Amino acid sequence: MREKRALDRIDQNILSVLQTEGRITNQQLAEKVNLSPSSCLARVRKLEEDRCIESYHAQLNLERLCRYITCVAMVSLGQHRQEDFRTFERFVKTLDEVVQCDTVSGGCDFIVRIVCADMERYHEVNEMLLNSGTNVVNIKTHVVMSETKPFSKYPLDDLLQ
Amino acid sequence: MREKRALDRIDQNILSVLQTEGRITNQQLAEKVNLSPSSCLARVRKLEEDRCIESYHAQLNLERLCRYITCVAMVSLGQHRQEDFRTFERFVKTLDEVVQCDTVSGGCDFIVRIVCADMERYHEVNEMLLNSGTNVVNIKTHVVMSETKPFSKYPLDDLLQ
DNA sequence: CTTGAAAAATTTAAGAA
DNA sequence: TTCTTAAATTTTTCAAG
Repeated sequence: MREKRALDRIDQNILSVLQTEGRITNQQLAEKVNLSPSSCLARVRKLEEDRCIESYHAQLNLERLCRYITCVAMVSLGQHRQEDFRTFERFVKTLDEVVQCDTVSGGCDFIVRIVCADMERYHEVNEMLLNSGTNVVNIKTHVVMSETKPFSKYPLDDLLQ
Repeated sequence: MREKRALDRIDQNILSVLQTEGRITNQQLAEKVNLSPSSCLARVRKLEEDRCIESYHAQLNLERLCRYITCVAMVSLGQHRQEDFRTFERFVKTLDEVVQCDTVSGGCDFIVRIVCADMERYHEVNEMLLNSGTNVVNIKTHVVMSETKPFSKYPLDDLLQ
């Protein structure tokens, strides 16, 4: 297991704030965590440098932008050689409409999240997955009716002690 | 269906950049989309105001921070009255370790993503879901072995024409 | 580690095209 | 719409506690 970065309370607070307010100014952040702007910035830079903060992203509201559907596909491979996994993983990374993919244990091998224009397009993506060069034998599709709780942050307070 | 915001090429480019570089300076962004800083900022503010940009977030690298596991739970309700759905939806929103929940069609009713410290804790969360006040009759768990393709952006280029 | 002040860079508003 | 200019704000460095 990789060695973890030691975090004090202030670092935790900084990370918590940046998770939900990624574009907060350093001054406001410093105020929230009771630090001077300069030491606050130094900590943020260090967290970035140590790759505790991976990146920053704008969260778009697709509803406002275009028609789309989200599907979750449970994908099973016919064989479970390491090479079969690798090939599939490599393939999904090339598809922009596959927005997320996890390798999982349980009743299937991969859980694949797909965002595309409509059902017709989803069927095309499905075909592509079936013909990905790997031995995909089964895809069970769940259509997302409602994003009840969209991802917004990790439960830092629960995870760190 | 809600009316969509009209986007020209420049708006699309701005959104694409901000999806992957959420903390880019306005000057750099303006340069990338071939606009002056002031008109670029005006467009960004308008996209924010129109809620095309929902929010900004820091993407944390949990690996560097703590021990944790991610599980995906496929939850089925015993009955499908609207009230049963509502109750469950309300409940998962109160659990920080439930980082994402979708209401879906297919072999189950909800797909719930859970990030917690370890398996022991996962079992506790599972119990909580089973006793959520709703009629949860079945939970099938997939443990995430590897986040093959973490979510990073929507396929804007595919979705907008 | 921290603070606080100064310099550099960026954001933002206003006026003109 | 856009750009240019200039003022306000923020970031960033650095000497010192």
